Amino acid sequence: MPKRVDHRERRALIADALMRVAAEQGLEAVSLRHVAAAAGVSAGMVQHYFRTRDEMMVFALAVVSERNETRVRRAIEALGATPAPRALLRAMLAALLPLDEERRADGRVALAFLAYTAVRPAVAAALHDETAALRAFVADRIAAGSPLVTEGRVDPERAAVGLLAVMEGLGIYVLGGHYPPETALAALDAQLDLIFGPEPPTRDRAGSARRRRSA
Amino acid sequence: MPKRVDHRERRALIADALMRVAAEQGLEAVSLRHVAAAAGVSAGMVQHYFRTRDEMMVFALAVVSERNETRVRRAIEALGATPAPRALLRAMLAALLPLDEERRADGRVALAFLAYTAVRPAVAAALHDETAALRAFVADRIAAGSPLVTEGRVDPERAAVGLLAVMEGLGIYVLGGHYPPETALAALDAQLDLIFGPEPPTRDRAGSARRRRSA
DNA sequence: CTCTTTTCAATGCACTCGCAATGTAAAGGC
DNA sequence: GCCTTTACATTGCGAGTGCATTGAAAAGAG
Repeated sequence: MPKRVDHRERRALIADALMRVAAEQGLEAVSLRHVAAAAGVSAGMVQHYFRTRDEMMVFALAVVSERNETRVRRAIEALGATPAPRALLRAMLAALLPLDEERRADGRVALAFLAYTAVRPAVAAALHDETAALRAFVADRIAAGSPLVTEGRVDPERAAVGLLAVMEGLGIYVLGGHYPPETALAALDAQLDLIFGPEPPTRDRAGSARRRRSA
Repeated sequence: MPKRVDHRERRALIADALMRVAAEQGLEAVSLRHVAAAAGVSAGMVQHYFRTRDEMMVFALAVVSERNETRVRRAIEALGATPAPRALLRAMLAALLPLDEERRADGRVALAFLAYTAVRPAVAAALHDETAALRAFVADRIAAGSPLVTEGRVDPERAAVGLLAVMEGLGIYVLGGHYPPETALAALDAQLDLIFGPEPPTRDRAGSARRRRSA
């Protein structure tokens, strides 16, 4: 059955194996043979769908950000139509945090890629637009939803930069095992409190009302 | 002149070369031979002072955190005796941000190590205490210096977690070339504004008064 | 049928890796 | 004087790497 195969499917299969290897043993362990073994295929097949290792890496990087995009979209859709800006941001950022094992694995890969691209600036350029768009979106939601903005006490652009940095930093700490997921979520809520002002007393989530120790 | 050599000095020399290699080509390019070449010595000598590659890595990691410690100490000392909590935190966190080329190089190495330890949990344990101590210190300074804490609008523990996460995240973004140093500093100041309340009008730095575009 | 294209598998090559083993030369200890 | 210890340098081995090459088998196209 050689002729008729779905390239995207094969590449996805291989990328999946790559992610497993990278998550378990680090990016430096990602070799043609290891990935092939993890995928249960021959090394020749991997080479057939990715002519070079770098090509495989770039594809895997795209898979990671695509997965995150999907997570964010689903989290937002789960909120229904026209969610409040704060709730929307919370759902979005929480979706990007490595709070379960699946996202932890992806996060490890993303972290490895971060270090990888820090040395290959050409590959990193694609991420710039992504971050810029994300920041603009966050800034817009902050401007639309925070009363502190109209009071002039919060600058949406800087708050957006800070909020995304908090998310990124919390992700790092959780991945490193410094904080448990609850602490990261609590810190995220605290940050939203700072930006949006104290939560009006709603009866939905625990929010930031109850205090827990954080280490 | 074989007998009398300073081991610490030699190891520092080698670690220095390791840092250069890691900063320029990534941690995966750190091999006995590369490091030896960068240090201008033979591979045998490297092997003499570090019996295994992992031993060399661990030492280099210690060098990185020691450098950061030195930077923080100097930045704080430059503030004179009994600095205000907010100024102290600003100086400390700014010292940890990759704002010049030297710190950028160190930051790249630290980032690579982050990904490295994410796969070797045993090595990461040492970093936990460091982070915990740092967080406790930051929380203490926030509790001592922020009027919002006594008003109950800021929880020092969570604010400390958030503040450190902001620093970490900003560092990542700056390293990735997403933000220029000024934007990172502005975001850091904005975060301090959120935690400590609006700055009383002092005539020292630009602080957060002037607005600039951020991307 | 033949011919071509696609899909995979296997092999080999040149290279790098960590690390052990070995050798050599210099500085004390005696 | 010798002898041990330290401080390197050199070499080599087995393993692993990316990648090019080769080949084979299957499915249309004509």
